[in-house]
Amino acid sequence: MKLTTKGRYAVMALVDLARFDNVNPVSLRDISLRQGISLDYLEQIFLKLRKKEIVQSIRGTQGGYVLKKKAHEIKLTNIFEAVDEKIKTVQCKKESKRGCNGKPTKCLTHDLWDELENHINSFFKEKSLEDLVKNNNEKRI
Amino acid sequence: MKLTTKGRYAVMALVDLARFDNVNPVSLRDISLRQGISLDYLEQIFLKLRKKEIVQSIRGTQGGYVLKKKAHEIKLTNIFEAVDEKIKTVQCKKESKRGCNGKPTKCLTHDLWDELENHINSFFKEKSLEDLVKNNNEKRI
DNA sequence: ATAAACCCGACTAAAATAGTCAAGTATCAT
DNA sequence: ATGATACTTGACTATTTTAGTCGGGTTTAT
Ligand code: FES
Ligand code: FES
Repeated sequence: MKLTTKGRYAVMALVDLARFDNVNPVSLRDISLRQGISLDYLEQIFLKLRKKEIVQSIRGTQGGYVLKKKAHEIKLTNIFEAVDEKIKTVQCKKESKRGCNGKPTKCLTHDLWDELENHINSFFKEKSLEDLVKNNNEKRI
Repeated sequence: MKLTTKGRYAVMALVDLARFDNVNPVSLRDISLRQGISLDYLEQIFLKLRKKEIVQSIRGTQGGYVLKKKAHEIKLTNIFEAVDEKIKTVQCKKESKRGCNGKPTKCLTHDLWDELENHINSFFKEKSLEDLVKNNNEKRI
């Protein structure tokens, strides 16, 4: 069970962005350099973040990205959802009555995995970008 | 972020085993049929469970596996550890001062991922095999 | 003896990940 | 105006991981 770079980088990049946000748009080039993430890869990620209206783009020289919502309104859940970093503890569909790989009924441990999924998601639901930035600034005092 | 079949099947198989355990050894063939998991794959999984002393094998006809510990002593953590289903929220080593892919320092969000990892592991630490079996029996009354 | 069961290492197809690459378009500074 | 900067988009790909399979053992009850 591992977190992919897509989710990790998305959050990393947004924390970086959020710290400089209120001044000027932040270019991906800067984020790339500061955080050591490939520029091309960041572009992919920000495309998704923009489509989900988490960030807004400003084109041209001196352009970049700014947050489209307040930092406290952006939860980790929203970020992960935007970049398709999803928690999957099972293979079977949630709605379906059938079990994994088409079995007629759900397995012995199905409820456990649901519970696990909720447990993990609850972590993402309560953390906001603002929390992360604050937390970070405190440590640098 | 997804749970792999190795971890999922290990728990599933052990719950199955635990339910029949006190009578006779349970053969992988039976588990395979009941749970719809490939026999060859189960053998791989049980090899690891045996090496970590979670189950004990009984060879020969009428053989199979039995739990080596009490069901309440076997936590999900132990099972996952045995089959190498590990939670990895980061790529960088825990001990090292350096960050991901050899960067000289840990990233902005490093603490967050540590926290996440702990949050997930706490779930695994508190659930025992006994809990799962009981929970299951209750629902079938 | 033989069948049921565990034991073990090696192999592999398919999927997912973590990017790269190429060819744009918009906007600002000068 | 024009170049440089920065976003936009789609396609492509190497590597790694996953989810097994396969083959050939050994042990033991009957
Ligand atoms: S996890 Fe899919 S049926 Fe149990
Ligand atoms: S997660 Fe590895 S350095 Fe932050």
